[in-house]
Amino acid sequence: MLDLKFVRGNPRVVQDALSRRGSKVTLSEFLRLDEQRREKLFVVEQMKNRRNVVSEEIGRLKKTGKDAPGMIVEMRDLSGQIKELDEEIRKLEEQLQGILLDIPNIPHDSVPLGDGAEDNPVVRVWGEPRKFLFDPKPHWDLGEALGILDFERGGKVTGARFSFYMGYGARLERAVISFMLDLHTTEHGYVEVFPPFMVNRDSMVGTGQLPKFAEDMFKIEGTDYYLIPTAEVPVTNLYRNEILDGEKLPVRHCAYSACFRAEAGAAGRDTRGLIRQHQFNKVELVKFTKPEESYEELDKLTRNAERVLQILGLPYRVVVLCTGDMGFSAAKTYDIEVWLPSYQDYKEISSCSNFSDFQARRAGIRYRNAKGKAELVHTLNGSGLAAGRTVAAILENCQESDGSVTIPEALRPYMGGMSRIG
RNA sequence: GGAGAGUUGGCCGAGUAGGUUGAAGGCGCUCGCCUGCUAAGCGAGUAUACGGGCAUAACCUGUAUCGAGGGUUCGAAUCCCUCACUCUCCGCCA
Repeated sequence: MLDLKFVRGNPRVVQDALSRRGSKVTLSEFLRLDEQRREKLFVVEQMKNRRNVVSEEIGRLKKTGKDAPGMIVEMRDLSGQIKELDEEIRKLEEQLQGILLDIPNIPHDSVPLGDGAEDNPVVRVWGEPRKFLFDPKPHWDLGEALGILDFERGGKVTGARFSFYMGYGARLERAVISFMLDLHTTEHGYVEVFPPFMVNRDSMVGTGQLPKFAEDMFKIEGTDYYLIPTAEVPVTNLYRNEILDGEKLPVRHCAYSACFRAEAGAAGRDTRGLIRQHQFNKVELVKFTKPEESYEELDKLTRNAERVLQILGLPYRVVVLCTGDMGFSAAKTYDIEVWLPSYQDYKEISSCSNFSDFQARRAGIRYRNAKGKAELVHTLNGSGLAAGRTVAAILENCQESDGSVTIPEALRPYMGGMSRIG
């Protein structure tokens, strides 16, 4: 959410930013409602002031044994008017809030202009895609042949885009998660959190998933609870409506969670394998920083996520999302894309964003600055990494001509010392 | 699921026969004084949001906020209703 006063004072800047993003929101209606609200607010506050003054006077008179029937009648009438005006203002504020909640964040100045994914500049490339001397298999074929992935039964038991990991497959998924958590907690200074996998509506609004993207997630019928699409939601909302100690910033958390996404509008995309499931596992990195440090921290966070791929020896590249491809809440985003032989392309495995004060304003997350003033923090997060896609990348990039898979060195301790599957 | 207790400012904690209580007191914090150093002591200050004035500063001023929402009243932290959360006991349960 943007600052109301900023939008009011800089409508051109905001409108420009919106159009750069390809957003259709127009501000004229918003500005008109805002004007109306302030006019009514001014009137009603004057009325309330009079009520306060007169009521106090009535109290004083009663104390001295006098009565004031005229004043009481007048105030009864005034209170009725106040109630009506308050209601009108409440409705205006509801409308204003609705619009404000639907306005995306303003891209940072360093974000390149562009319309979509094809305009995202590559920032850096690490490693080199392996040249296979045989015909490499996609991970879904490999996984089924090795008996470690079962997509068919996932479909039977639940439905499309659900799957079972079996035997060493299940263990590999668990190994990847443990390895990543251990790396981030011991080498990168993140404090581990194990969050709830369901959150209430306020939390979803806090990080920007609601009200705009309700169709993207699963809601638990008969409750106010939603399945989380990422651990970003519970972990960022950990400190909702709190004031953090400025000395403790940046606060860094990492969290494993299952993630649930409806994938509305993704019909026909990535239909095979682990790439796009309704439920997947992810280790998330979340940071709360001072405003002046957030872009530096975004850089570090991105490199923390990259480190996972470097240690696993998986080739990847980093792109910066252009204005037209960024998510709703982000001010700047780097995507890390891992090489997938089956796609003959790089595929997103992590998305690292700085949300500036956009989520912090929605969620009321502040810190006390050096002057003792409460100020909004900046929030950041990134996958560190998506476990399912990491397993897919390992299977495909580390496969051998006989259909077996060599386990990356760093994961072997988590696999009981095994060096290959199959 | 049943019964009871609670929810006040950064923290702790007063405040119910409704009326200068945005809210005593303490702690913490900031600034100053004092002081070989530290501690202690002394003095002052210390919420947020939204309006208006004003340069979108400082500052002045108004309104709102004592878990949330609604009601009663000229007036509610104080009375009534609904909801949420926390704690205790019972039941159930991994």
